[in-house]
Amino acid sequence: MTSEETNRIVKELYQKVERFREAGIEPYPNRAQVSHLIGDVLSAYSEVEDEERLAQAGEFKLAGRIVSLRFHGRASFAHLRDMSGQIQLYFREDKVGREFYRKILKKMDVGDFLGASGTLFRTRTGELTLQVNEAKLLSKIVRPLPEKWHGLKDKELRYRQRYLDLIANKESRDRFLIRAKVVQGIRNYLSSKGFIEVETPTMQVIPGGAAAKPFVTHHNALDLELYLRIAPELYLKRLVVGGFDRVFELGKCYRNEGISSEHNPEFTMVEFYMAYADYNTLMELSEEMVSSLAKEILGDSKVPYGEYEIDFAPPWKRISFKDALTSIGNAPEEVWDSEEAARRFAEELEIETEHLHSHGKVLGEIFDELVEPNLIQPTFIYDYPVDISPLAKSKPEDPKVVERFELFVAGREIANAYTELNDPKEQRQRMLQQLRERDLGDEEAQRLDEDYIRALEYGLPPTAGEGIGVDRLVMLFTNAPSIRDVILFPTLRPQGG
RNA sequence: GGGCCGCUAGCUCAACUGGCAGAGCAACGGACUCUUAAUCCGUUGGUUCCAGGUUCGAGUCCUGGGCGGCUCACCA
Repeated sequence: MTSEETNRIVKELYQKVERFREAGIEPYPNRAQVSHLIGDVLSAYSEVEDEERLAQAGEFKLAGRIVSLRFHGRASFAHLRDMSGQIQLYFREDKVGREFYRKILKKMDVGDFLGASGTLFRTRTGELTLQVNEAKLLSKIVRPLPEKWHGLKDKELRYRQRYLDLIANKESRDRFLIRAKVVQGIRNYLSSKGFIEVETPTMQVIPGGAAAKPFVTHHNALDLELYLRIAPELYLKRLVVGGFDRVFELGKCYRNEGISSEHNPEFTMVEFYMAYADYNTLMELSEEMVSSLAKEILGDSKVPYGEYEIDFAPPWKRISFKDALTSIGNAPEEVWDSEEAARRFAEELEIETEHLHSHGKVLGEIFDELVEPNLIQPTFIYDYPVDISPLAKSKPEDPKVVERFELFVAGREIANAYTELNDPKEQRQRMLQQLRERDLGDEEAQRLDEDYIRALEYGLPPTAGEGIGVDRLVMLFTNAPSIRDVILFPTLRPQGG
């Protein structure tokens, strides 16, 4: 829908703009005067009943969008909304002047932006209201907003025109406000623990740090294929080599894979690396960070999610990958020791195993099928098979297993962490093994990154690192059924305009 | 990629078995000085997602396509 093919209502509103101009009223002035945020006024005076005190509080200059408008002859009510809240406005023709009342206010529409200055009082029903003395049109809407009572329900429109969703649907506004608090809370928490925030390339020559298909792009001047990062991991560990013992990066990653209610091609991850720590430290850190975020932001460690109530209060359940397979997945014990038994069992579950080129991968599939959906309350699954964890450090007592955990909540992976593999020789062998799997057709196998191995040769201290899917965490905090509900502009096919 | 469902006015939704495309809100004109889904009177508004087909007649049935949702597959 471009402005060329506008409908009748839009045309009428454009004409209204012209009539304002003809009357010498600028519908899009350059400046507004604001003395207070609406939310601040509400919190300061919502408890004050004394009319005299309200009147003596003085003049408030507020600005925002008109979200409702009720004319009653020579008096009118409206609600004005800014980011912090909304407040009722009361206009009287004898207060704001006949000129403004007749020529401007009466011609205004729900959705217009208005600057209003006046004093506080309470209406007969007790609502804190601004008695307007003076007002100014700040921006004229020329396209009607979604219906006031039912809001905007069409999911496609809500995603494509998120601004309308935000105007019309409070749940959506609240969700993204919570998202902002979660992001800020993560930054604050990690900073308070001595982590520094860094930025590493999102365009990489060798994409690494995860098993995923990358997006490809091209740099003209260098005539170079570049990949959008699938994870910042390998760069962050280079920084630990460089002496930044505690680093984190919070930002977008890109994976060229399917879209679903829990996958968006670009998504937000926070990764952090902590020298002289191991994966046990990070389990505690995760518990503390997420539970304190829930308490600070939502006021409770228990949060509703769909049909469940998730309790983030630590300690969280911990169970080894191997034990989870047998006790939660009811897989026979022999699958752990025998690749053949694992394949047989997987076939029974109708899992195709032909493309799975290692024992660990088969176990991973069995895990995804039988265990993951049952992990509702926060649960750490720890000690993963080495062949699906090419960047994690082996357990000294069992080289088939690495010191790695994943956090699951509501049947979904939220975080992935491990004690980092810092032996350069072993890392090279692991990457070479990944290359062989790539040759066998696994497009998501890791690539050999010689520069990364060289960095390890300069010495990576014992280090633990973790990545948390921020979008999925926000889904849990906001009871959102789809990742699209917590991403402002989710990836969609283009259509219409 | 498969299956199922959806797409009708700016928005939210109706329209029986194929028979004049409708309501509320919004918009436009008017009344109204404490309303809050304000109220009252009047008016206007349609490429029924697109392209074909069947039919005297298609929003409705058929074929193809588009976009979206859910789900399965894929995705450590």
